[in-house]
Amino acid sequence: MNLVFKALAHPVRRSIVAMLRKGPMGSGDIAAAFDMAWPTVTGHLAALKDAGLVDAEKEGTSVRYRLNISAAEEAVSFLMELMGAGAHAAEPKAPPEEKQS
Amino acid sequence: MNLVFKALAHPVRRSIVAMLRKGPMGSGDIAAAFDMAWPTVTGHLAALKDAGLVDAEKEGTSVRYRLNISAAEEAVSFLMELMGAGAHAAEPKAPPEEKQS
DNA sequence: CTTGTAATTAGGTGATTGCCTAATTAGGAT
DNA sequence: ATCCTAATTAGGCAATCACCTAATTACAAG
Repeated sequence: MNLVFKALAHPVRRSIVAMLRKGPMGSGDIAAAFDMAWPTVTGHLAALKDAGLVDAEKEGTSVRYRLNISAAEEAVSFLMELMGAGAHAAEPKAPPEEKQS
Repeated sequence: MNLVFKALAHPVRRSIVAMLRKGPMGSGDIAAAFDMAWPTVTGHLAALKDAGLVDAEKEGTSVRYRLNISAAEEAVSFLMELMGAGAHAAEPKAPPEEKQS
């Protein structure tokens, strides 16, 4: 979960994730969408892959990245429980689990 | 949203937020819950306040911190839209679920 | 084998983070 | 005023981050 939040704490990486929402993309196409050097984008993709938010698949000479939402589930649960805490002032629910992603 | 994800990208800050889920707490009680110097915790609280996730309210000589979930709503929306993109992503084991009640 | 293209790794730099101790501010009590 | 406690700010240090350019790997085609 740590790596997931960390990965999403950067606008470029959130943007990449949003792009992949519409379907898988090659590394080059992703890099071309940003006004920064390709290796920088590669770094962002590596961060997303580390977090488990994307999977990379080699396809000939290019690499196809696709979204993997399952890594985000823990993060969603965390936030949903937060929201639940707003509805009721004090609710003894499941204890907060601290797991590393 | 940036600051929210950034703030939640640290286990101590997530833990603080989880603690505040049960109700407001004083700075000292929060600091006492961690095995680190008080000023370090103050820094984490400042990060959470910057993100809008907590509000601080002076109460005599102490300071009471309280959860503010509204700052997390954008982050939740972002993640929920991600989950909605499951149809285009790698096929997870579970079928794509819509927003649950 | 040579060349071209796709993508990553290597390496460097300035900014930021996370932690600490020491100093400071703010109130309440003596 | 003086002192004590609560909390923050100041300042320093090692580690990480985000970005760049240059070098390298991987693969496909001529």
